[in-house]
Amino acid sequence: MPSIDDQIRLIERGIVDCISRPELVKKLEQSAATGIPLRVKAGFDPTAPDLHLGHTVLLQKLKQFQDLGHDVYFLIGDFTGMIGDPTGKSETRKALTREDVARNAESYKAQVFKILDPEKTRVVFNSQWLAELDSFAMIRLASELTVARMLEREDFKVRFREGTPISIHEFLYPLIQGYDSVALEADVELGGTDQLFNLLMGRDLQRSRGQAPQVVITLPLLEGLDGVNKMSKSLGNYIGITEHPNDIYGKILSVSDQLMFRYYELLSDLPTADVAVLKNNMESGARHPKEIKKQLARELTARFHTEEAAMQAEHNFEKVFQKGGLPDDMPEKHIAATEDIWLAQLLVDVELVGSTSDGRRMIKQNAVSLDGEKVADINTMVKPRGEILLKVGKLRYCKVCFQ
RNA sequence: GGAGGGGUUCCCGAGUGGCUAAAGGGAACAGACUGUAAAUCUGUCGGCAGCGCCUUCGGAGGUUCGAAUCCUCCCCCCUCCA
Repeated sequence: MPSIDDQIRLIERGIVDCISRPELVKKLEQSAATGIPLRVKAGFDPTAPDLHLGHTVLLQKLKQFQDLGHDVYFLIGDFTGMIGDPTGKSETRKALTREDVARNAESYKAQVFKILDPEKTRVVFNSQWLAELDSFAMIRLASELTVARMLEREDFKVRFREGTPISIHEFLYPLIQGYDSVALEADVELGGTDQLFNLLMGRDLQRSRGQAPQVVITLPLLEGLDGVNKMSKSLGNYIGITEHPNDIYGKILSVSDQLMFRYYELLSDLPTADVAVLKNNMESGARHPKEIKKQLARELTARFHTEEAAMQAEHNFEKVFQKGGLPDDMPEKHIAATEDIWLAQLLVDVELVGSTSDGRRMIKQNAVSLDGEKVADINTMVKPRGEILLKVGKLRYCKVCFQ
C-alpha cells in the first residue's frame, strides 16, 4: 500500500476540485488504520448506457480508488432518471420500466468492467431506498433547503435570469442525489465539474443527519471531437468505448493537435512527465504531431479492445488514408436488384447519403467514386452485377453486393 | 385572476401579402491545401429521376388570384401585476 502522500498524489492527478483535501487525508488515514475501505460513490444515468471516452475520465479515477483498496459504489440512478437531470438541458426523460432498467444495468456492467474491477464494484440502484421514501419524507427533505440556495446553482441561475423554464421537480434532483449519499453513507463522491452543486448537496444533507460529510471530487468534462463542446452522444462528437477499433483509432487521429494533448492529459496512462516530453518534441519539431497522435490512438484503442486490434486499426488507417486504399474489412451491403439503378438512389439504398437530392449533390461535388473511379455524371446508372465499391467523400464507403 | 411579449428550416436569428425553399451567422457536408490536425479558400446545405413539381414558418380553419406574413379558434413558452 502506497503512503498517504502517494495516494493523494494519485487521486489528485487530473481532478478539478477536492473538497476538502484535509478531510480526504483524514479519511485515508482512518481507512489505513482500521483496514475499512472507503465508500466511494459515483452516480450514472439509467438511460442509454452507451459509454464514451468522456465517461472514462471518471471511471479511471474510480479504478484508481479501487487499486488503492477502496470500495466503489456504482450507482445507477433509476429513480432519479425519472426526474431527469436538469443540468444543461431541460428535457424530461421518459419513465423507464423495470425491464429497461435491468437491461441497461447489464449493458452498463459489460462496458464498465472494461475499466473497473468487478470484484470491488458494487452496483446499486437508488430506487432501492428512494421508492420507500413517502410523500411526507420527501417534503421534509425539500424543507431542508431554500429556493435561494437552489438558485445559487449556475445553470438554474442562468435559466432563471434568461427566462428559460425551470420545472419544480428539477429542484428535487440535487436533493435526491444528496440523499443517495446519506443512504450509502458515502465517504467520497466523484462527478463531473457540472455536478459540483449536486455533490455538495450530499455534504449538507449528511451533516444535517449526523454523518461525516463526504469528500467531493470533481473531474473535468472531456471536450468532444469538435474540441469545444463536452463530449456527448447527442452532439455526435463522441468516441464510444464499444466502437469498432477502426473508428476509435480514426476518430482520435482526426482530433486537433491541441485537443490531442487534452486527451493525453485526461485519458492516457502515460505519466505526466512523459506527456510533457511528447509536447516538447512536437513543439521543437523533433517528432511529427501525427506520430504522437498515433501513439495515443494505439493506447486508447488497445484499452477498449486488444493490442492486436489496435495494430490492425493502425494498419487499416495507413492503408486507407495515407495510401488512399481500402481497409481489409469493409462494411458490406446486400442489395436485391435486377434492373439498372440510378446511382443517387443506390447511395440512398446503402445508406451512404440521406436522400437522392443529397446523393445528386455529392456527385455534383465530385465526391462519389465507383470502384475507385470518380463519377461525374448525375444520371449515372449502375448495373446490378457482382460486387462494387462505393465511396462518398473520404470517410463513407462500402462494398455493395448485388443478389 | 389581469396586462403584455413570443413560437420561422439542425441551432441562433431576419422576414409583416407576391421578387421567399425563406436574409445573416453557427453547425454540418463536399472540394482544394494537408498530417482524415488547425487555419484558409470554394461550393453545398427540405424532398423529388430536377431547368419543373411537391412539402415546410406551433396546430386547425378562414380571407385572398396569391399567406411565414391578414382574420378566428386552439396549444405551448416567457415577463410584469395580484
